[in-house]
Amino acid sequence: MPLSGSSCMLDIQLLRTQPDLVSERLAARGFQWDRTEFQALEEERKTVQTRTQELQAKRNASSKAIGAAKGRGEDTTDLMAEVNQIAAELAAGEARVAELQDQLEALLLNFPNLPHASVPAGSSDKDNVEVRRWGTPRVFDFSVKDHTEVGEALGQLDFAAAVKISGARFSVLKGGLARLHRALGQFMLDVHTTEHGYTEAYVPYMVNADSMRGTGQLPKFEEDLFGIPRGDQGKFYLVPTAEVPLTNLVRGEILEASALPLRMTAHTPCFRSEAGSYGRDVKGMIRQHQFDKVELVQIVHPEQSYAALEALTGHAETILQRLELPYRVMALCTGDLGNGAAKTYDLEVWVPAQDTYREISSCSNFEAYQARRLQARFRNDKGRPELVHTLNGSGVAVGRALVAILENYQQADGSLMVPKVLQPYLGGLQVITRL
RNA sequence: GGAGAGCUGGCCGAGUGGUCGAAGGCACUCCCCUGCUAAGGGAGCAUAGGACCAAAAAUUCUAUCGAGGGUUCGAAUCCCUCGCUCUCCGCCA
Repeated sequence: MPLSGSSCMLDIQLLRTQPDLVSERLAARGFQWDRTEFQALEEERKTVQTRTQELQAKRNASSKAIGAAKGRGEDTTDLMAEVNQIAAELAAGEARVAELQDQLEALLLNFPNLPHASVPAGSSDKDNVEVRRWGTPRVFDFSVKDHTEVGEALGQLDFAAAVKISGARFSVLKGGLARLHRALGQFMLDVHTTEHGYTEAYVPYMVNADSMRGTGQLPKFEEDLFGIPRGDQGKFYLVPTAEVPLTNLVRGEILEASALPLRMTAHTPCFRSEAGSYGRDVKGMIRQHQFDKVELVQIVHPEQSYAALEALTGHAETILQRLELPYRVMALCTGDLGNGAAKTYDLEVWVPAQDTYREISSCSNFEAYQARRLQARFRNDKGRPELVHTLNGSGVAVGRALVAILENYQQADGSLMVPKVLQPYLGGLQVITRL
């Protein structure tokens, strides 16, 4: 079997022809690759594959000759003997090629994407660069409560009940807050579909392993996912983000250039095991096993992807602006970039009780990283299939938006103001009071 | 859950061991003819990987007929496992 492009997240031609460039860009995000091993594998692959293909050609020709001879009623003993002579070497060669390709694949599958040239250099989130800031944090004339206190005081946010039903990192919303939570998702979808040109989609919340591989969650991040065994049929995975089902819509497709860009959005629950986050955000709704999110996905022409990233980030910002929530836009540095991202902007919303900004959206351009795994292509000017670029971003995380509202819209008497844009979704309700 | 039938190129569809990467048709592209809105003729038209090349094109080799494995000198065709689709029955939001 040939080494398909999908087995590698980077263009293998690039690794062959410009290893120095690849090393340099990977080093920028703190990733070292084993060039010696790669080159050794490549060298052997080349000789063995070439030889094996020669043998295959020979076998095919002989087999054809046997067929023709039999058709004429001639004796084929000599021809058969000829083929049998190369049989052993051929079988060994085919096995070795498969083995080498598996090894190459294993080596390459965990490569992160190459960061775009415009990504600031750095090693951790401390080196992220603030791009812009919107809104002014409200000045409170009373001592601010954090979102858990506000919600619990309203009698509409119940962590104890969630622990009883499920366990830690879940929450139960009731009454006005549950309705506000629902309103947030509706509002976001409405804005994106009517103003930003996204097509709303309803998608599965459980997906197969191929889909998780396609967008890059597998094989490297299995421990972050919830898997559901299904007998001998492998397993389902609960989606950690609607990015997975939405982006996988184009897996294996060759799109007409005129179909681009594709803009899709979906409101789904997201499930994350949060392995390795022990002790972080243990209290409250910031980090949950289950949360809602409205996701934005774009499938675009490669030349358009950076313009699309700016636009998509703007679409997410619109939500925070309409909700009148102060935020800032951060350009992630090379060291803080997600595995598949070439460039990412995080939106961080103001959280008064923590006196800081917290991530509420992450907007990324994956360039061809996901497209290569997905084999998602379009027909270019020359009529040739070419990989698309994929982008996605939260537009925005519903749970964290609720956190931000609980804190930014709290009042001294313990009630909660309803953001103006959401009031129509709550039948005109302006204030949520104790249940 | 039970019984049965299927899965072939963008689409339809032929093909039950050999010269089949795949007839024929539709769609599409180019050319010719025709001048009246439709028809005729010709050619082309899958994807991926390798070799060659500075690169591209061309050429050439290999792989791919739901997926994976097996039998065979040779598999779309035979065998096994799995997935999916359809029909009937049962169940059900």
